[in-house]
Amino acid sequence: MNIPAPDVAQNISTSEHGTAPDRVGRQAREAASRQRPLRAVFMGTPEFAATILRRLLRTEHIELVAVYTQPDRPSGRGHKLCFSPVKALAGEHALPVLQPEHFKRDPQGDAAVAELAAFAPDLLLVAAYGLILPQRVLDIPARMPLNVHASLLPRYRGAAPIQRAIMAGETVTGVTIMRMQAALDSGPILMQRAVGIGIGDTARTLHDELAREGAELLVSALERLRAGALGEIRQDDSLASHAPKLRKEEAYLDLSLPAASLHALVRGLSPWPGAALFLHRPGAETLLVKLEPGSARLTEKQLALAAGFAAAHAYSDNAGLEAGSACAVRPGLVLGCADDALVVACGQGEAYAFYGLKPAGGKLMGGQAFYNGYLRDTHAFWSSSED
RNA sequence: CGCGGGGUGGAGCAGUUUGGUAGCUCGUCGGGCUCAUAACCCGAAGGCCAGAGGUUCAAAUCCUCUCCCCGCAA
Repeated sequence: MNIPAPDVAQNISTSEHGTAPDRVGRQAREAASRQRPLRAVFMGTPEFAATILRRLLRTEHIELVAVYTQPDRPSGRGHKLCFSPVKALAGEHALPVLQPEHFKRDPQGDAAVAELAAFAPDLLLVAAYGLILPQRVLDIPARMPLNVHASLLPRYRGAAPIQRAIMAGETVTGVTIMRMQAALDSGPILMQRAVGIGIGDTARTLHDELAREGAELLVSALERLRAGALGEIRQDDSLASHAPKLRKEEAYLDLSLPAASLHALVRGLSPWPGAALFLHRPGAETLLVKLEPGSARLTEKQLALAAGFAAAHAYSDNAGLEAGSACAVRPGLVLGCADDALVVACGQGEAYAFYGLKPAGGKLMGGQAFYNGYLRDTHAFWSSSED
């Protein structure tokens, strides 16, 4: 969902009209760099970083001399030792892989720093590495350390920019290439590109798209760097916002919110940690259920349908009240089921349609299937707490 | 040997504690009814209860092992 947006970098050009001696000197440097590829060290860990590394592997004039990624850690069911997507990719291409624990000031960190310096890189290309890089590491590359960040900086600095943007109901976000500084995501912006957020986008789909866009934008930035045409603009710290890592507690939905807010949360929390609710049933155990959003096309349809449901319910439940009074349906009540979605009352007299429900220990299922199995005759209601 | 949940007709579940003719909500098929609803009413088909072994007069249910799915944790 790429939308036309101003390419900030075009407004950040260096002075294109330097004096004659400058121009001669620059041309000489450019000629030299055209013959010699830039030596780059890549640092990244998850799939987002792997997508960018994949793109760099087929980029001319960039010589990847080493790949840094987080150490292998026991994870997954059974706690088997797993390695990162970046390591897997680097391995396929026979690149040297280094996995230092950290770069702190101790014997171990000092060794890691020395090892990195030995690669004599021109560039450090960093994307979701998972380690804070101290200044002495950022000082190593001859040209500069570059970072790919999945937001329109200075907004959404931090670990979870993609999810936070969706959860906040944003309709536009983007990717930024910046020159790294020691403070978190605060370096000067080199290039930036906006990407629209669709009503059906989840953290996963947007993640994939931003990774692809980020990779392309990084390649553009590298081309400009080689051409000596890469300008930069300082971040306006007064516009900065933070996107901290998601906490598990944030997964529980507050059903007193209106449907649009709930939908933004469900999408931003998908696939991890997954929006969660408790289902209370008379005479049965309380059930923890995770929610997944439906497709974009269905979503628009369902939001309309849910609104209709709420209106109908308000009418029948409030028959004794005067017309036009606020809907008295308690948020969390199950209103019904339609088109494979489970319709539940939420805030402001609205209703929200659940498409994908995954009971604890069970598999993901549609609204109708869930209704058939778990709701039957009971007067059940949903809430964010276990009791 | 990290912890836990689950595998029951096409779908989703109950039943397992306290062994004793396999049930519910749907779907499917046939018939009926309705201006209409997540429609409704009547009838039918469809299951060696994941697999193997054991205990028992009798096992979906108790014991042992195997396979597959899912969550936590990272």
